[in-house]
Amino acid sequence: MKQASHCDNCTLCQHKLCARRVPIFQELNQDELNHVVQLIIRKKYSKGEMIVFEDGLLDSLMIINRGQVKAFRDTQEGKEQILYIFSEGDFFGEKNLLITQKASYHVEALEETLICMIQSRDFLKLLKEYPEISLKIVEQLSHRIDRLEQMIRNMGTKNIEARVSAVLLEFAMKYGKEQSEGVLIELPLSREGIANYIGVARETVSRKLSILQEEGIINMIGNKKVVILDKKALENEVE
Amino acid sequence: MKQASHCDNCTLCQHKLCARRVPIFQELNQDELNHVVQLIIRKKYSKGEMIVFEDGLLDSLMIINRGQVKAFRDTQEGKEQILYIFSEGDFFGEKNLLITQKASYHVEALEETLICMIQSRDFLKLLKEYPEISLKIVEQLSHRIDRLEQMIRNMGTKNIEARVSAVLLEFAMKYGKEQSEGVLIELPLSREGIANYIGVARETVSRKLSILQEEGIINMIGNKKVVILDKKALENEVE
DNA sequence: CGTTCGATTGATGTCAGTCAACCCGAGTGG
DNA sequence: CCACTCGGGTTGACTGACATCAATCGAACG
Repeated sequence: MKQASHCDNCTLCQHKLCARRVPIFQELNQDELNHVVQLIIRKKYSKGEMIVFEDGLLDSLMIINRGQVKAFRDTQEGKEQILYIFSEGDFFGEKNLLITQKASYHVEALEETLICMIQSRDFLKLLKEYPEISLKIVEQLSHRIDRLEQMIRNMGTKNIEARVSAVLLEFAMKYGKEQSEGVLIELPLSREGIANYIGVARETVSRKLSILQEEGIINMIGNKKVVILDKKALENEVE
Repeated sequence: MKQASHCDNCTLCQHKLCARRVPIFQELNQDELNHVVQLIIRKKYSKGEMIVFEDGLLDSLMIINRGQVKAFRDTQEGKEQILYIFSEGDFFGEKNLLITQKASYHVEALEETLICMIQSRDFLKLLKEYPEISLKIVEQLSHRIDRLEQMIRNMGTKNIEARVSAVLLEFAMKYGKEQSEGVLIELPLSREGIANYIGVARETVSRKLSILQEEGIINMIGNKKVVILDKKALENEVE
């Protein structure tokens, strides 16, 4: 009874935390939040588990409570094109709120992940009741569009070192911890994952990272960690 | 007095048309629409004229009434990365509704273009009054995200013929006219434009189009028109 | 200690970018 | 009316960078 044992520390208060953590519910007061919390269904996924299949049905708004996931599609060549890394507080499935349609990408847990789900029809009722949530969603979608546009600009450039640098900077922003020597990054993706994120071969990622290390711009610690020693240099690379 | 002469046929009824044409105002009734129309400022741009500068201020929602524009950013290599072709009924500047920030791309008129503008602060008031507009915006933004995700998937593939094919199919969907031999497309972009759209060299676009013509899949008529003879073949190319 | 999976490094081939020449049609001006 | 020019498009030759294939390494884990 893993589910049960988990639920020992998954009290109502935890649920609230989940809802509170999400930007789109920020403006709600405690009562309203309680209302939201009642609609939430929680589910746990283990590393490598598929959460959503492209072309599968998806009729809920999915909010990451803990852990992280990757959203990806298959390219022609049979590789994955990773579109998003979603972490705590991020959500997906918003496309299916208004129109019932198939999911437009696969979603897979990168580690043990807790998902809070709200059925689309419930969520729509929420929106009717609290219109300010809509504005929050517009805001979040705008940010996502920003990111996608940035990503396209990146993939448009032929300069592969720039793409690798951009990814490092993105991860630094999202996962970086300031340290004396520089910013320490716990990489959410393997080399292959990074490759699939920026659309190159995994060997190329290896090579580019090695070069950056030789140049003294980064320092790799094992496979999963990187320290950015010279952030300026990376930024110059990107622009 | 170009402005004045233009306004001869730019009556209130025209304004309404402009508003009515836009998906986000679809649900409004006549009275509500009249309210919206009062807020609209119109402006005309000639071919090649810049409408918005990246890093410039943009404090209005911009709706295309007539004509079409390209939205683009500069890549590292000094080329343009075209992000969108906006046509009648499309809008941009929605990112600046909630947060005042700089525009994130240049926008340039591809032909003589009429723009309807609504100041962000006015538009926000509208949203408060007619919350259903928010939902429409969420819907539109979702579509845009779909397109961007599609585009990224496309740019992730190394197969350039697939990219060219995808663009042709996209244009066919948007601008295509059914004919006996196939779908006739009036290209909105030059070869260089197409190249900047899919992130390749302009010569490469030329070459790929020539190949597609040799294979009997398309038929080029001058530089500005293409007939798709074998749509299936293009679709196979893409997937 | 061995196995396995991911990462690295090296060698080779391929394909798109680049440079350059040329073409073509639309203006333009004599 | 024709010659010239100019911008965009096409075509060819060459080059270089990345993909691919293959071998090896190395760390994690049983």
